[in-house]
Amino acid sequence: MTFKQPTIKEIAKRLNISVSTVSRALHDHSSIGLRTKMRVRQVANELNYEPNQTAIFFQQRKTFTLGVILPELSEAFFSTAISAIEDTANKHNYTVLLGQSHDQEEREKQIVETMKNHRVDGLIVSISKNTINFDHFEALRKYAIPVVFFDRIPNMPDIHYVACNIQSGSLQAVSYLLNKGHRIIGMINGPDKMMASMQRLEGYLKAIKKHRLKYDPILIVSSDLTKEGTYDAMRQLTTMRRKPTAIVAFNDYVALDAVQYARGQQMKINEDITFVSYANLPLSHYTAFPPAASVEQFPYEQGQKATEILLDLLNKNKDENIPPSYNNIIIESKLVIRNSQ
Amino acid sequence: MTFKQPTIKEIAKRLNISVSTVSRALHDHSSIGLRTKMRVRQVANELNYEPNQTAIFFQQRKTFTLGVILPELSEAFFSTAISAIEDTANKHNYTVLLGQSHDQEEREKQIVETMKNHRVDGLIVSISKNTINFDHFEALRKYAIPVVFFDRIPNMPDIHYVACNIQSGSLQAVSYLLNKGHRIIGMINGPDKMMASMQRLEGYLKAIKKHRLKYDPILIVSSDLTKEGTYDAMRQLTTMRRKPTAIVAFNDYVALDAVQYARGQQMKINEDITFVSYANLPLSHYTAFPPAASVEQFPYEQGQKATEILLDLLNKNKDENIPPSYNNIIIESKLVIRNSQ
DNA sequence: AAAAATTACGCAAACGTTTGCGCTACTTTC
DNA sequence: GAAAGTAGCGCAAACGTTTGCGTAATTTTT
Repeated sequence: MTFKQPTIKEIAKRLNISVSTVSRALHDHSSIGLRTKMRVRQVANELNYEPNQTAIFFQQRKTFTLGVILPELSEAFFSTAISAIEDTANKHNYTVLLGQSHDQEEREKQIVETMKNHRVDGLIVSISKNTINFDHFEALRKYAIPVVFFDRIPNMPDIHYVACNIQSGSLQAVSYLLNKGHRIIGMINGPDKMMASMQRLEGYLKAIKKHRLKYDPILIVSSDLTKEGTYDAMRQLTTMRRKPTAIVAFNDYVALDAVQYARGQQMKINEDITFVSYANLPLSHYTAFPPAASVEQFPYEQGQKATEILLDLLNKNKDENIPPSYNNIIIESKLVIRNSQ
Repeated sequence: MTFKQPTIKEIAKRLNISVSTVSRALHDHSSIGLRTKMRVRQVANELNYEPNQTAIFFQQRKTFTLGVILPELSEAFFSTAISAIEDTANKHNYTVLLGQSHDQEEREKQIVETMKNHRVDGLIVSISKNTINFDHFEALRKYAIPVVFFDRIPNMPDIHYVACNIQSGSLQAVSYLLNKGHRIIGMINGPDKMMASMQRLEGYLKAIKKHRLKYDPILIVSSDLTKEGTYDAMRQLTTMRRKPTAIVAFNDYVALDAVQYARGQQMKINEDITFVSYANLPLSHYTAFPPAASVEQFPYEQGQKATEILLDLLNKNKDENIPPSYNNIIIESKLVIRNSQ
């Protein structure tokens, strides 16, 4: 016996008034008398009336729903980001519709389509690694669906985004090593095309330049971020004539793999070789030889900021003929130094 | 200039046919001639027609949306569960509406309400630790919104759920230690009221019994799962007359804290004292002294299974007068032994 | 006391889609 | 060649809500 949800009609019938009156009464409209308002509320309570949101969404062409597209929900970075997004959306009475691209462009496209059809009010996305064509985002413009990107930003003009300035963190990281006396500093970077890789490298270069040292390109190797790729990279770095005494790893996972390799080669961590990296994973505290320092990228803050920007966009009066402005927020990354114990 | 999405009406007008014909044509209905079908599709493509899902949801009283309520998205266990849920839902053309309770009953209630108003087709939930009243779930019955619980199951009759049999894993864990020769085995359990704690203890007791040993209640201490709580627990365990040579920790996090304490006391891990625990966190491979073994609880599989059950429920013909049956799936946990290296 | 203003409500359209039923025109059957 | 069947399409209601406009009743103004 599936229970039929009470509607506004039902209330109207019971009170012998029109549905419009009921609707207005429930919205506390000024043109409805106090007496009828009270009676309507009374009956609404008795019947346990709940507005049918699907009807409202349909009628209002607004769903109070934010679409969120992330590459991988199980990754620590993104799971704390989605946590932030949900918190912020919820605080403003929005809900979150979720999709994960698994770093596949095709999947990402399909999810965008789904979200468009679901009539989400706006989108928050961190793009897939393998997305090279951004037409599916471009297409959203003419439907006036605002998009805010975060962390992984597409190379498109006129977009809103919040990102983390990794370059500055990278600079801090390398400077930290230089100040500790290291002069030959290797880097295990990610794939070349990744923006994340470039930023890391730029920070590295800045630090070298700042300390008036000579840049040796041979010290920069790249890993495909798998364990094997990292092992390869380590092999390259450790078989050079001028062996690095410190290594900047693409992220904590890479660093941990690199550490394992180094230990396999009987190297003493923090003596023969020192590591710094990016991400500042919570669990790495427990790890045998955590990187001496790690660049925090503030996923919670990024997610929160992105959501706030999107909500702002949604509350802005679009019909006003103000020229569009684009929010580009850069959160500064920060080198977190492990308390040496 | 916000672009107006083309509708079925628009197509009808252009072809001088009725909307119903267009609708049927797009659904490949048998009563529409091939010629008109082709023409309709043609125009639909030209206009880039996309059905307005909100209208369909409203009309069909079905949203193809699954509500998911989890305690904490940033926890590894739940983030891999939500990843599984999203994958499975997506595969069946459902989308996921997300909410996190932060282990607060009030928040959980509010989210249930929101999801009901959004007319989600069904709900997947892992209940908050602090939820003691389940009326908000009970209330969903009369709206015929099916709910599948997973991992954290409420104490309610007639529910669907998938859970992990931790007791058996616990039994395996303790048996493992007994077989290794340990005879005094401590346990750092969670708060007493938690079902998770009880199950762990039951497994412990079973193992003890199976090996015809005497149960010493003093060996079971509980932690509030904070670092301090775990340190306290360790203090108790290590200052007994009969010191345990092995300890079963509530989960990997607790184990790692416990290891830190032990090392602080100059104890040699795996010599003076051995740890086993629960969760089998991916990162603990990298950790200095990971627990010798850990009970895997298969969050991905649990999420997947829960989603499949829910989808089954949704596709079942409810009007048929078949008596309801309740799916209670128990996934066996499994002790994963770290390859000693 | 008539005119004007205000209060309190109802009518009906609109949002976009699906679907039961009915209708026409053509084809088949005996 | 009339009856029966079928193919192909249109009408209109329905889903639940909001909202512009109209209007009757009441109050205020002059």
